[in-house]
Amino acid sequence: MNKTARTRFAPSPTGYMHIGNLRTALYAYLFAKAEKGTFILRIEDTDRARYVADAVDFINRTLEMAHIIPDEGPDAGGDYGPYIQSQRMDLYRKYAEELVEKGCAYRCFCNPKEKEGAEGHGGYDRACRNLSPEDIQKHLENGDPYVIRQKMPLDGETTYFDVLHGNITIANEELEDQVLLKSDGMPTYNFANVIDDHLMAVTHIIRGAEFITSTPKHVLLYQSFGWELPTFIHLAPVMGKNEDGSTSKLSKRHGATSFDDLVKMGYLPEAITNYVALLGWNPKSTNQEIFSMEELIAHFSLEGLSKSPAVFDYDKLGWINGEYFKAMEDDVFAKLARPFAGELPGYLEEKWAYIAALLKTRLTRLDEIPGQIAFLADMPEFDAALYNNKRNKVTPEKSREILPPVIELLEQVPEEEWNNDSLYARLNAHIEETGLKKGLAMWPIRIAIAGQSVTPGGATELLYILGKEISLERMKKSLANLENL
RNA sequence: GGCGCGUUGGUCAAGUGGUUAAGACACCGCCCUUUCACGGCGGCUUCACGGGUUCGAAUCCCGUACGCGUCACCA
Repeated sequence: MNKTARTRFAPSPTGYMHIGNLRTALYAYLFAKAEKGTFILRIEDTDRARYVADAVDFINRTLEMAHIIPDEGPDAGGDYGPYIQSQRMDLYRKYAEELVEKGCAYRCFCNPKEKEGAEGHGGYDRACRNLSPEDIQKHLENGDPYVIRQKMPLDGETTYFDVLHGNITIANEELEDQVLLKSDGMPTYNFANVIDDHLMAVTHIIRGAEFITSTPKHVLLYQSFGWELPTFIHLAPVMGKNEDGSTSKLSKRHGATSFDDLVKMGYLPEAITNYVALLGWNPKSTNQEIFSMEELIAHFSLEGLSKSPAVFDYDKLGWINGEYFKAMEDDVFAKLARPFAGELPGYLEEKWAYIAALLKTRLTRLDEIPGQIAFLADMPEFDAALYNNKRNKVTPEKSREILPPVIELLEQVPEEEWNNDSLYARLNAHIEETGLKKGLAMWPIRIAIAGQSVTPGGATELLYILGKEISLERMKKSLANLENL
């Protein structure tokens, strides 16, 4: 008896995919797929003032990147189209007229948009409910603009069931006679939504919690038409953390909040999707946190959805992103990371694969790369205090003793043997000969050629990357600085 | 303000009347180690508050507080 699930994602084309919207799309998609059902993309472009050119393309591209692929939609096609609301105008008018016929809605002339200045919420009274046919006819003949309003019951209450929140009841007197059809002929969200969800046979409406209190209006509409109610699931919002520790709905001031922004910062689309899935949902049966899309689908169920708001945590996203990096093959990662490194001098370009392998386990996102490798191209000025290291008992003085023989040794190394293994072996032999501790010898070398305390890779790895000439040049200069202290 | 929804550690969260209240991120410490990182081990901090119901409550009920949402010809 169960119908196959049909869910939809219904964004308005703003040219911006907020992470909260992406999550809504994800859940609708995961649920549909988990139920072997259908996921629909519908564009809600009924607000002409807010329309952004190319926004539909943008939405398609974003969903594709996130691997949230509509089964039906403007591009995918389907039997319930068109999937763009502005192309469904006739439908809305027809159904609005039908409601007027039924006495469930009425033409309202008292607050047409052209007449700004009407005070209060809507600036209408319910007088137009009782306009005589003659009055209406006169207005129409005059060409007076009007809207069609839903005729709300004046008493009683409306209850609907939400999967997450249970029964939700609102007194009907709380409900305004909301506009169904605007004076420009466009439907409002609250109307088009109901029409389309019904016509497109949507079974589960998964959307943000901001619609909880307007859903009774939708329910009344369904009832007026005599249509079967879909199942409602209202998702808790995604919050951002404010500087003072409080939280509020995730917005620009919290940093990057669109899928696009995050990708630009070097978070992998897969990692973003993975993280976002966990933000307000958890798989009951496992503690696993790294999921492919297939695994998400396999584990997804409505029971795992959380009804309380979740705070977006960049740290956790970064961790998940790092896990994805670590799981990648070195060469794949190197290729992916390269654009983030910017222009590189030839000797670094040649060794990019090697550098990338070192970076792979140290990153939270790709745009950290320039900061991590800047010292390779340009030796930073640095303070001799960097030579201090407690664990290895290194000091600037000690370094001044250690460096000269090491420089001498390195100068003997033939160019063709200037690689990590060979350098490590040679230095190790020297260390054993002189009875130094490994850490004690390696530390000053690394500092002398890097000029900073934390580097991707140890001493010999950096020697290899920089090459013989630059390494020795840097070491000599650093040693000279030490001697001039 | 009316109405609605929510409240387990700094964050994500498991938990549905009896648990030492899982796990993860972050943070701290230790180990490993040519730095950092990776990896391993350990620690820290929680049931918003007040009343009930019950032998027993994070779990059920009622208040309070706080947060969020909504009250558009925006979605």
